[in-house]
Amino acid sequence: MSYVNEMDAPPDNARPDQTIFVVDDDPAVRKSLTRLLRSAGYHTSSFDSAETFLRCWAEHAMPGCVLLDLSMPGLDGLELQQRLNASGLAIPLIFITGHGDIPSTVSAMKAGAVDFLSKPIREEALLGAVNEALERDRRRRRTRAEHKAVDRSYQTLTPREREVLALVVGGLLNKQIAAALGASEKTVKIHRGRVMEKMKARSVPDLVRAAQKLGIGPDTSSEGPAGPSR
Amino acid sequence: MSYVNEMDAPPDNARPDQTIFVVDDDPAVRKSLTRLLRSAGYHTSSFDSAETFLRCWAEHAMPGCVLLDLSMPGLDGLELQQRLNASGLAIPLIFITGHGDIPSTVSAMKAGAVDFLSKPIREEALLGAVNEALERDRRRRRTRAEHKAVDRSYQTLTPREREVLALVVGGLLNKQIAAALGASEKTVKIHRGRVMEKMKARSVPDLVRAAQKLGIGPDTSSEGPAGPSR
DNA sequence: CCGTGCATAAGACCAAGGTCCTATTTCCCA
DNA sequence: TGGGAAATAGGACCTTGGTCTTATGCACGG
Repeated sequence: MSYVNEMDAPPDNARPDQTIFVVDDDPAVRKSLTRLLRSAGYHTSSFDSAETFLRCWAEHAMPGCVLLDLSMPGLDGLELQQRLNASGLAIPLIFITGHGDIPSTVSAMKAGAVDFLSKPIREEALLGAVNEALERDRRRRRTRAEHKAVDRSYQTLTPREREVLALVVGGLLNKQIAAALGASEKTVKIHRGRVMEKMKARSVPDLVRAAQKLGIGPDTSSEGPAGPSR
Repeated sequence: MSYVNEMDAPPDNARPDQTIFVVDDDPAVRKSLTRLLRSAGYHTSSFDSAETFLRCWAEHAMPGCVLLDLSMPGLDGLELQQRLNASGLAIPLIFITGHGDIPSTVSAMKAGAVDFLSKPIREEALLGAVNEALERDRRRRRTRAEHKAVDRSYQTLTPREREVLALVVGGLLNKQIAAALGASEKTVKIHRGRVMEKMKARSVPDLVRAAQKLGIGPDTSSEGPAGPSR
């Protein structure tokens, strides 16, 4: 409670496998940002242009976040952001600018930037933004990994099994599923068993949650206002 | 395809039950905004201060969105936003400013503002922002109504029924639930039946989705890496 | 032409879910 | 102190779910 870590606090933030990418055309700025971040315990990597960064980073999509100068010759900060968003790749961005304007700020924030800092930059504001950006990246990677795992399982399902999956998570009984698909209940049970196995679901609730990650909800066409029997 | 509504396009946007609240201390600004919005078919209501707006609106939390001057005597735009966010009430905000700065912009956008427009205001930018704000409000109200309905049902559950609910959506069998609660399977079945009835769930998947809206997921403590039995 | 994967399905069985009815105990409120 | 909600539970009974085994038809690819 009464002890305070003055500076060189090493732990907590600054996970070993995350990198702060500094993208700025001014070598002096890169140097001072890098020094500040390193002394706070972060691993950094700098680039003198958005193009260079994009080329190097896009191959591996390394974990971390980007400190990005708004205005640079060539690809500028906002354009880089657009490209990243369009390409499906994603990494949290923190904008830095000497003389930014409000429309740019709004555009950057709407497009998901973590923060937008004007020079001169307050050290604590920068470190706070970096912390949040790294946290966002961790969360995004975690949920994305979960989704991918589920999707890989889903890809192993046959077309029929996918139909059965959709109807099971829609809450239909085996006999109703059989009727809907024009098959016998026995067949449905077999498909259902394989769905559970392939989706690695140990229970129907498990399966429902997996399906939700794939965007498979209750069949919207069967959501009539009058409840279908019991 | 070849016809274009020139102006007075009445429909589509401008739903009858949504109001644009104009909050600005300058009567001339209120008047010109109101005129513009009315001619675009929106229903408007104006206030000369954030306090007045807050008092009038908070009672009914009427649907719509707010056009808000950033700097006003008394409660300013950002402070109003903080209060709204803190109070749980919520309505989409569009900031308008004559001479805003970047920190204010960032703060407003981080806190969820729809847009942040600088004067002179382009008509199409304003109408675009209003449209998005109204759309957000509709979505928010819809999902919130769903959550509330589920929560009302949940409130009618007895403590024991809530425990059973949590374990059912966790995927446990009745006998496992019985063991976990130190009760007999018969008892669990009765609670379970009442849970389904009270939660208006017609199937286990229904119940799982309802529980998710309440933040009840699979029991995190039973998520060991080694799969429990089968 | 044969193997493989997919969809189909019957018989046999057992486990699990769900519903009635009945009944007891506890605890709180009027 | 009587009534009612909550939790408990047994018996009886039926419906579903799930698995195993066996078997058929079809289509694609080597």
